[in-house]
Amino acid sequence: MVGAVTNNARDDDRLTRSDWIDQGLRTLASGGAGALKVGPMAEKLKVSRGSFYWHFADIAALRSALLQSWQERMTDQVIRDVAGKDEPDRLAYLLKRAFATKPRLDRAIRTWATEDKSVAAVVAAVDAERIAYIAKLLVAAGVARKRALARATFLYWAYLGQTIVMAPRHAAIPAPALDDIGALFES
Amino acid sequence: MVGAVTNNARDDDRLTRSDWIDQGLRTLASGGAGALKVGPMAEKLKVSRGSFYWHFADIAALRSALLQSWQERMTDQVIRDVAGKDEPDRLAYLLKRAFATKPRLDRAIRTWATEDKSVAAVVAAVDAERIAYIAKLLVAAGVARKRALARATFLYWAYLGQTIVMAPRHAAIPAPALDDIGALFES
DNA sequence: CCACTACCATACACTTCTGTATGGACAAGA
DNA sequence: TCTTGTCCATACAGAAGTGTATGGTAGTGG
Repeated sequence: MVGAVTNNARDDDRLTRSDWIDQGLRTLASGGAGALKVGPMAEKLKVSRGSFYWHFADIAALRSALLQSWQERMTDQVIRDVAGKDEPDRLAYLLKRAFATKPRLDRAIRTWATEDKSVAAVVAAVDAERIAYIAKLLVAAGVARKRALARATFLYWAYLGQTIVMAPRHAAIPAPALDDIGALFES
Repeated sequence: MVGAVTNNARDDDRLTRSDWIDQGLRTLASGGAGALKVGPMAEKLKVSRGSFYWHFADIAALRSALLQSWQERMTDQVIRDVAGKDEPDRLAYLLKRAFATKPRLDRAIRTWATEDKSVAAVVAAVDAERIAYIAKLLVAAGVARKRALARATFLYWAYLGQTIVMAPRHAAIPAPALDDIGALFES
């Protein structure tokens, strides 16, 4: 362990940069980008604002870190997950999985993107990658290549729409009905 | 005109309460709910903050007025519009119309709803009304009643999802492809 | 012409946030 | 034990936002 940073076995009261990022993501999910204030967050972590300014230069630095963290976990997580399934079941699995999560963080990030161009760029990149992947699944399921992209886009929109409406959970679609819809798109 | 309020022929420099609401909606669309500050808005309207506090008690009053204004214009506008069309074309018309608007304001309101419960209630009411209407159209087009609600929900989600992604207009679905998808849902 | 109302500007007190500067606590290594 | 690095508290200066109080201006009816 020569030259290794002594970072194991956290002392349990001192915080790390990652702790602040986690708190930032929670704050983002619950209160939106406008709630990313140093004071309130420090209060929740039961430290003073001095802690924040030790780990980050300013609030812009935290925002960047949050955005990057979200992108990394969104870019491949779902795709990797689905890749473990058998080919014929992938689309159905993707539908059921995607429409079962409660993505308050995603909602906050997309809202944030409407106010910040750099955020919008990251979100657009993630969207494009996911849509392309869904189109690939559709083609594998037998849909004509020309129709696949439009249908994939539509499916993805539905996923996004659900993430927004889901807050009042008033409108979940039951699993059998999702099968019905999934079958529609594979014709 | 006895007892009538002398409100015609605006003096062109003095503002009315409605002017402030319009500015509020613009601000909401461009900067989100967090940008609803009295100072910056007064600056854009080229008046002082004193003007605002004459027309409104406080910022909460403006927020209420904005929410009510949005609800009124959203609740029936689209439905009335579609009602003028012939029965068999309504769904196709609805799709093409809904997926052709650029709804920055809607996006901001829905984001706002994640941070404010009273806003969420209004948005949920609007959503429920619209979904019920779409389901009615589907039934009229021949879809079994049991499947209609789930499909309508799914269609509406897609509409919402598009309103979010649409900012970078990178992913519009061409009209013929929408016809293809619309046909899917009528089977 | 006078008074009255509608609308706005300005100034004030207050709160909340930001970022900096400085020093203290505490564990680990020499 | 003495020092060093890491992490945090506190105190400060300043910006920005809120709401109030008070006075000014310009039309309009009597």
